[in-house]
Amino acid sequence: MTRKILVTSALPYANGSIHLGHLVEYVQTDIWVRFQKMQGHECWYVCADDTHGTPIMLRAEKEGITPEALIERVHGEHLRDFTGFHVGFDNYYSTNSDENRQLSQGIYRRLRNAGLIEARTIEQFYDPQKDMFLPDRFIKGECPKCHAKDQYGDSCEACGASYAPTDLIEPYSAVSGAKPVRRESEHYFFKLGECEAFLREWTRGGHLQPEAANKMAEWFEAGLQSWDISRDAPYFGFEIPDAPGKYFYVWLDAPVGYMASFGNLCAQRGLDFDAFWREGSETELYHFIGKDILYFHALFWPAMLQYSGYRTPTKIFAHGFLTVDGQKMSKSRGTFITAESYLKQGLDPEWLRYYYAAKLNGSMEDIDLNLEDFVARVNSDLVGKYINIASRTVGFVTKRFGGKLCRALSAEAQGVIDRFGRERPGAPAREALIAAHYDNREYGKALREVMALADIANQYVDEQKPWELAKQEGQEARLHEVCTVSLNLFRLLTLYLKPVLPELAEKVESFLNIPPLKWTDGQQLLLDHAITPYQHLMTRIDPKQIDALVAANRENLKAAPAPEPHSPVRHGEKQQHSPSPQSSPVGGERANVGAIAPMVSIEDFAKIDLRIARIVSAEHVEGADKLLRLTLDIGTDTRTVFAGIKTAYAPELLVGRLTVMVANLAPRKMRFGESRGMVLAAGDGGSLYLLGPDEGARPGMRVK
RNA sequence: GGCGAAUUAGCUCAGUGGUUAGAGCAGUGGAAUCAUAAUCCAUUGGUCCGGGGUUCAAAUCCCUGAUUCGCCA
Repeated sequence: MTRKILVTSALPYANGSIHLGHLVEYVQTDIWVRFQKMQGHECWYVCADDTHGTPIMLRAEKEGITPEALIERVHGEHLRDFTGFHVGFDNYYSTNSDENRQLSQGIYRRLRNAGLIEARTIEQFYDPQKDMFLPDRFIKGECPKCHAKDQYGDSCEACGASYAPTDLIEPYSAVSGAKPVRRESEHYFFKLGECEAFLREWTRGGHLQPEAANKMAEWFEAGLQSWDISRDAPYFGFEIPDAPGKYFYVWLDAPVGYMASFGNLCAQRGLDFDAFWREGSETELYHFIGKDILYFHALFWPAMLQYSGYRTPTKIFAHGFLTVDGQKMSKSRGTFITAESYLKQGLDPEWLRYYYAAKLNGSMEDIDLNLEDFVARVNSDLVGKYINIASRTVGFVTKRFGGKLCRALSAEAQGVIDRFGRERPGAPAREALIAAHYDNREYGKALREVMALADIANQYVDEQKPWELAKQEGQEARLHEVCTVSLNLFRLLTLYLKPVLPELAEKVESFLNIPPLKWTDGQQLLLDHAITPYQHLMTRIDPKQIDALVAANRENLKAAPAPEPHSPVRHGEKQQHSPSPQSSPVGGERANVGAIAPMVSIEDFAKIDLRIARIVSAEHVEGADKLLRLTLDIGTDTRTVFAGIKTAYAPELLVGRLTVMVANLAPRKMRFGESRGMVLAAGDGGSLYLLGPDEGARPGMRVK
């Protein structure tokens, strides 16, 4: 039976580049979609740029262009990157579209008519200089708990405390630097609590992975609060009907963008939109998302759909985050790798697709891109095992048999092919297993099976020794048959790998001179058929290419003009239960860097006396988790300073090195003694890097 | 602080009560020479994070501790 399936990936925010973390999701989805299409199902894959919100508005303003111009440019960049990685959207649209406006406003009206919208006056910080309300992430100040300076309005990166922006000491606007004032405003809320009975049932209805359903249970326990869906002008987005000056919060219209993108596709292709979206639709709807946005997709989104008379998703597929070499992607380590730089360095996108697929499963677990393993695995599996099967036999076919395969096979040779993927005594046939694994998003297991088959194919060639047959008189027919079998096995492997390696499969199809492979083609053999001359199908990864890629992305940091003033975290606005910036797999790069502090004059800066210091001694402090006791020589003076760098540096590695210290910082009494100054280190809340001068600097020199 | 997840070979990972814990890669020894894209055969390698318990039987279940990572407050 032909299924009708609509698939989406999460909409990337139009404020930032696509990087390897994003690609996990798009590659995962694309593989699934390609597999379903190969099965002969009607399957549509839509996505769009998520374009609204304060960060977009402010960034456009900073660049001196309109938000529309910004999102158009980014849309082009995003689509270019996805296409480069063979992500085959049927439509890649924008949330800033007429379709989306109409759908969003329509859904809102229906929710309002159902009594699920309430208006309430809330008090928020307002930037009197910019004349705008400030999202939490755009307010900074001193942490009320640990008194760290310049913390965001939602949580402290130094001590981890979370609080309301109104709790900040001496708050200031990250946009203008002005002191924000409190101001009242009427906001519109979606009464999520009234949907609880439906949501409890829905989340237990098999629409979520078990881990995700457990997470939901936790959130239910915490209680469902009304969801603030409005923002005040100025805001780049859609106006709320009958509410002048009020706009939909970007997360309201973002998922509606799935519908809008599909609606736009329907117009292009003459598809029936309602057949896919009306209540009770028999078609299937799947959303691939990162685990960070589960809340939006498993609570808000089904509730919005249910109470506005649309169908709800069949399943939500959440995946984990990407780490590189076991750690969060990091600009300083060069592991924050953009899609663009990967392609520009000339790396093959299918290497990455294969590696991701080899690591992916149906769960929410994080996956690790281990760069050394990446090289070893791709080279061994794809080039050494798979491609090798074609290259080691095709020469005989072209040289000895005019590029033609046998007319027919002996029963024995036929049996080799039958046992390959389709029959296995006492065990499920591998072809069916592979298909089931793809369907369950167990790509790692699928590829394990495929590689077991590649091993079998290489063993077959080894046993048959075509190079010996080629030297023997009267063995032409056997040689021809062995090569025909080998190339048929290669063709089957290509079929099984095609969802992961679409471009390579295309090259093989052209080499074998056959129409595009469908899953059912596994039932047929390729006989009495002329193939085209063989060309390189895939090269090995040279580890130097990886080194260059990492170096290039590390250099990007230095070359980057000004640091991003606005967090590229999804929408940069704190929403209840939304992820902390550090945990976001998408756009997490500079999440901890934050906005630039307000301007200071040169006079202000000159008040800080920075000196080169030599670390004379460094030792652990008994009873302190993070502190080291440093003795610093600053030429004229010796200071004892307690520095919170224990997690990053072993004391013995510090002794003797030069660094920079604040020499005129007011002394501070601590439990362990008095600290007279501080050393300077760069950090993002996680890792930590002590500053050091270039060669030639001596203790006591002033830094300015 | 509360809740949850993870921890298995040098690396990446399978393995949810049942022979002596597995695979791929890496390593080692051999074979082969079709593959400027290398394979094939054999083989080394494990305190299944530590400790305790349940059971005829535990990587697997329970308790406890450590580390890492999330979510929440």
